Amino acid sequence: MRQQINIEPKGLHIDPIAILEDSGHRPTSQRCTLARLLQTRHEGFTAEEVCKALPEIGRATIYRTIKLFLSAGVLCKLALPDGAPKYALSRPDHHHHTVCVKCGTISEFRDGTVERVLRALGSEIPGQIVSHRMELYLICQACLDGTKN
Amino acid sequence: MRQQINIEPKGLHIDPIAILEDSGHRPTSQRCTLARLLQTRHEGFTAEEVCKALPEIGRATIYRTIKLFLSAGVLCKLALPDGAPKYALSRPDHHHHTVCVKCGTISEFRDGTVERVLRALGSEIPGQIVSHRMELYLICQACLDGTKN
DNA sequence: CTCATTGCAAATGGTTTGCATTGGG
DNA sequence: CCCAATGCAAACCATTTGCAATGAG
Repeated sequence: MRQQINIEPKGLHIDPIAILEDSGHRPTSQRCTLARLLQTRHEGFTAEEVCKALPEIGRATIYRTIKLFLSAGVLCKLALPDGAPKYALSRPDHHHHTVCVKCGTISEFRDGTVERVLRALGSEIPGQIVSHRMELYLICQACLDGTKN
Repeated sequence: MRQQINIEPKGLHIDPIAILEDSGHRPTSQRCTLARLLQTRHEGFTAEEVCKALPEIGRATIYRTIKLFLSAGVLCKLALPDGAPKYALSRPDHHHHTVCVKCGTISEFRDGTVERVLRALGSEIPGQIVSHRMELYLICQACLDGTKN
């Protein structure tokens, strides 16, 4: 558990709107509303969940804004075991995600060992590695403890 | 916490139809045709590609058969960087995949170090790890060499 | 005034489903 | 015969797009 990030370190905090403005986009009310929601949702969310949570914003806008945040690096896109897309706030440092297959909660971890291994693999595998995807699926402690539902 | 590692005493070759019959399904001509195709396609394929390659078989049957093979463990499902699903023949030993982002070719690799790291992570992360997903995206040697298109 | 942004509704693309038909055991 | 398996087309569902309306600078 030592490397698991459960609290939000102030220094790592991301301001989605500031980043948006930096890349030449307007901080519209819809985008701000969405950004505010993102920051409360450490457990991640699907596009559909956002649509339900913010019915006053059009579907198209929500999808467009998620894309915008993705390309700005504010969000990262990850995949459930069945491949369904889910989104979570990005941290500035590189990390990977764990997804609870029972309650869906997303956490993140970073481990230098993983990074080292990935780098080492780069020299063993022909071709030029451009990126990777890695997600751990687990049953989280809360679900194991039965402290949820 | 436990990684699922198949230790298969037999060779590396899988017989999709035999496995199918073992699980109580019929070796129909469509399924055999599909299975034959799979075994020539080490670079993986999308459902749509199979439909094009086998126009004489109905879409529904192809999708149903892929699902069948997935649940029988004959195929594994992996994801392109954008999350689009792609399928590849399963090997009995545990492995991971590389996907060329240029030509789409899928290869596999197996690295004890990766497995060790994953196991080690299991003890550091709260909760019970049930599975994981890991794909390396790269530009394959052939594409780097310009020997393709 | 202009142009980025939005909302709606229609279009899309991949996958699934209902149902009548087929065919192997 | 029987029932699993198939094919077709319609349904489905998440996501995208066309376009006219809006609104911030």
